[in-house]
Amino acid sequence: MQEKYHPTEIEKAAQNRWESTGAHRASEDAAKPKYYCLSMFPYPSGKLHMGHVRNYTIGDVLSRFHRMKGYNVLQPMGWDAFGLPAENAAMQNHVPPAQWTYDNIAYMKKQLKSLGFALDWERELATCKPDYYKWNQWLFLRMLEKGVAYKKTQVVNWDPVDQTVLANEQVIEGRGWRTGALVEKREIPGYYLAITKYADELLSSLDKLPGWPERVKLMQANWIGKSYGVRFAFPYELDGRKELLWVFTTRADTIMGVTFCAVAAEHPLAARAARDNPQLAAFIDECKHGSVMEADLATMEKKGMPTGIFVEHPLTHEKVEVWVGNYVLMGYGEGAVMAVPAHDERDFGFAKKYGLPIKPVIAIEGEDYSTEAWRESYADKNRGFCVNSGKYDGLAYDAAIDAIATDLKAKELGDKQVQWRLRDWGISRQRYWGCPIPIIHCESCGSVPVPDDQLPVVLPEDCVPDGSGNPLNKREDFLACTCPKCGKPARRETDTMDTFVDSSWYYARYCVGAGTRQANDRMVDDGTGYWMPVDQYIGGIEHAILHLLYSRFWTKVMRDVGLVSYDEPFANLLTQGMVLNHIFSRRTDKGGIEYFAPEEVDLVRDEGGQITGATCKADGRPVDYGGVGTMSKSKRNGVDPQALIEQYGADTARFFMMFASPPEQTLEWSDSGVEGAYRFLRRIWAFGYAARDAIAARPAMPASLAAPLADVRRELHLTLKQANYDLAKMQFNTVASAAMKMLNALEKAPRDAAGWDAVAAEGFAILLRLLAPITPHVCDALWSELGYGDDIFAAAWPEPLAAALEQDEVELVLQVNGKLRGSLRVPAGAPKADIEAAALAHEAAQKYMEGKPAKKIVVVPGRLVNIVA
RNA sequence: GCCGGGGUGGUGAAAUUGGUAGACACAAGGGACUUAAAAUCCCUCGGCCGCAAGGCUGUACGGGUUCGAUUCCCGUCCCCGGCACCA
Repeated sequence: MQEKYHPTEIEKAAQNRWESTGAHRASEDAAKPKYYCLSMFPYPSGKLHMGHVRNYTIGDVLSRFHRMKGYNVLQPMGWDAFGLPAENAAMQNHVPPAQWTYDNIAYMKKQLKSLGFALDWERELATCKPDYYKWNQWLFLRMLEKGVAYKKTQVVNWDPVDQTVLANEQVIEGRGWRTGALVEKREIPGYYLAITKYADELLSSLDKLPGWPERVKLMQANWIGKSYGVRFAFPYELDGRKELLWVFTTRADTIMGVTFCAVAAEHPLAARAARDNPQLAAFIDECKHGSVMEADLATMEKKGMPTGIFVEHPLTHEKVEVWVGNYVLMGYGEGAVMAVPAHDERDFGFAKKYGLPIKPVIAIEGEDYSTEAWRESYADKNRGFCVNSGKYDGLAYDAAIDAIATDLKAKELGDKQVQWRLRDWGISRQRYWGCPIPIIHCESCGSVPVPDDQLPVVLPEDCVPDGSGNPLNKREDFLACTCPKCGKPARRETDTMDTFVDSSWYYARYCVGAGTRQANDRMVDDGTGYWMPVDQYIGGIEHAILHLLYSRFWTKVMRDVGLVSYDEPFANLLTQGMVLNHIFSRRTDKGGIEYFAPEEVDLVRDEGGQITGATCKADGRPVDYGGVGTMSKSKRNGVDPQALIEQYGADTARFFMMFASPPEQTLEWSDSGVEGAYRFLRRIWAFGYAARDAIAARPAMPASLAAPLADVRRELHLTLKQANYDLAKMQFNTVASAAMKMLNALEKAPRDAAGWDAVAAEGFAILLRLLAPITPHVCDALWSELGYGDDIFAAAWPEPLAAALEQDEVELVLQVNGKLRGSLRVPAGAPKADIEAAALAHEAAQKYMEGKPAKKIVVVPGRLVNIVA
């Protein structure tokens, strides 16, 4: 055994052995309970970042822990390989996205291996390979057949200078990131997946996911956004025709307070009104500027213009003017809203700005609504009742809506309706590096699906995008084809699929067929497959809505197509917090934005040590400090874990990651603390080395131990008990600190006391097994060096012994009026009356009671006594 | 703006979900060992008062419930994530 801890050597040796014995290859075994542990697969951006290290360490700790607990564990890995960054890199370096991606995969795979993760590499997949994305295309065709996939127009960000569609990420404050040009909205055709058909089930089956965090389920429920309301119409006459202006509202009880209507700029009524109103036409044009992002739309200044068209209130028959409002969205509901300024903040602001009438129609019992108090009354729909509303006066929310909906229905001008916030999933992307949509455009037959036997539609891998649209449009060899229907020359669709499609089903692809390699004659296995669903899914909280919702949707579609028999893909979910770091940026001359890595700047701090700004090391000019934010390639604030691994080894990196913060919390990166983790691992090695002879002798535990040693042993087992509790909660930071406490206890145990060798041997065996999932290499090496066994991961998980935990006396905290005043020792299991008597007799109790009698005595067994005087 | 989460020493955090606030570490300061450095070991470490024993105060801020609140309730401020074309 080596005297010093040499992480590089022992890690290399352990990894080589695991690889040569196939230690992490998983195969079906009916004798053991299965544990499919899956971490979200990475986008191959170049090198691993700290978020990956955190994510995969959590997954590996869980995998190794379950393996020691006797489970048959599968932990696979793959690559979410299509995406925008590859195209950006191509523009910068003139390298095809495919080559860039494959190079990155090779490098990152090496990094993952050097971290010692127990991954089954034989099942590796990459979504940019035709044998994977073929099945995207195949299921898309099934969806077309079922009417789940369909075509309609979509609104996109358009850069008028580059003449290209921009991703939301490429729009910075309403301008194109490369050109600085004001972004415009543009309508183009695209394919949609009807996720709204599954809205009800996606919402209700959240209740069947007890292993998901409440916050994620709540976010999904709010995103799906089921609301009950009333859809109704305002009749009007225009160009001699009778028409209806449909709107939807969740607050039909305020219908008598309507003082105007507002329609989206894209609404047909707006277009009609603009025909002979150049001012309005100009305003509608102005509304086309800006991005399509929800956050931008919600925070922009509310503007409007009257159309001069009046509609008739369906109940009062009053004339109501129609306005065009930039805050009304064509994609939501009807693209038109009723406006009740008295009881809606947005309508209120709009009415104030343009001098429109405000008519309060809801009041709260006992409150004066002659002032603007009625605005408050709106907030709590359960307290208000109708006023100023004719026959509806006095009705509360539910009764008012019932009565109003009934009256509207009688006039055939509306009814109650369930409304979803969820919108259908637009999957068309005008980008090259993605899965081709399997459609052929024929002049006579229109859009024709590619027949199954012509799949996959293979993406050429040698294109280099230049920023001016999709390079596939210049690839005649890709474009030219024949129509499957009529056989005439035709053109291929060049749009590719949203990369969320790729990641919506990869979890099921790792385990198609028996054995370790994927079968290629089918997309996924049916419900008789061994591994699905995933037992534990781990990934960033940033995926709480989109990726997880799309995956749930995709699973349900696969079920309805008859591919699988399970309803939900992920039984348990752990959402890890993000790893954050400082962000530095600077405006470019063109109005774009340029980011700087933390190592490229010098920090400027105030007296309190707070960061106020920074300067660029290269040119000495100031850069803007943008606070902390998620580590991302685009913001250039990632930290490369490679240096960490090379200097200290994988175990130190893993231990530090687990120790620094609980998995679900955000982690603000700092370089300090890593040294401490390394020091701890050195101390473990040193203890093992010093105790090697005692442990190798396999000493038997004496029948009884003297006090100091019995205390050490009790502390070890107590700490183990707590650590096992924390592990079940997946709170790994306190498991790591438990390991540190154990080492502290072992180090301070008196070596000359009888039985020390037995306590040391037992305690160290507990410590090594507890720590093995977190720092597998060093624990594996010590376990075999000290003769505990050949393979620590084949050893049983440690459990605390009742005999070691036994205690005669317990210490209770003594409080007087809730303030800590002392402590008392009582026999374990002492009756309450004895504890009360002992507390009252205590010197400190006498002093702070100041002669007053005890009004009440609270005894919390095993914890405290509180005397209320 | 809307939805979700968070705010505890100089720093990361802990507190068995209403019961000793700051475990375990990092950083800092002091000391031991050493020719020296590294490594290692020991001590101090929320704030205020005090030589000390000890006392008061303290979990973003303001209220409330309770014998007892970091934990529960109401309000305010700040930070992080998501907002449908980043993944």
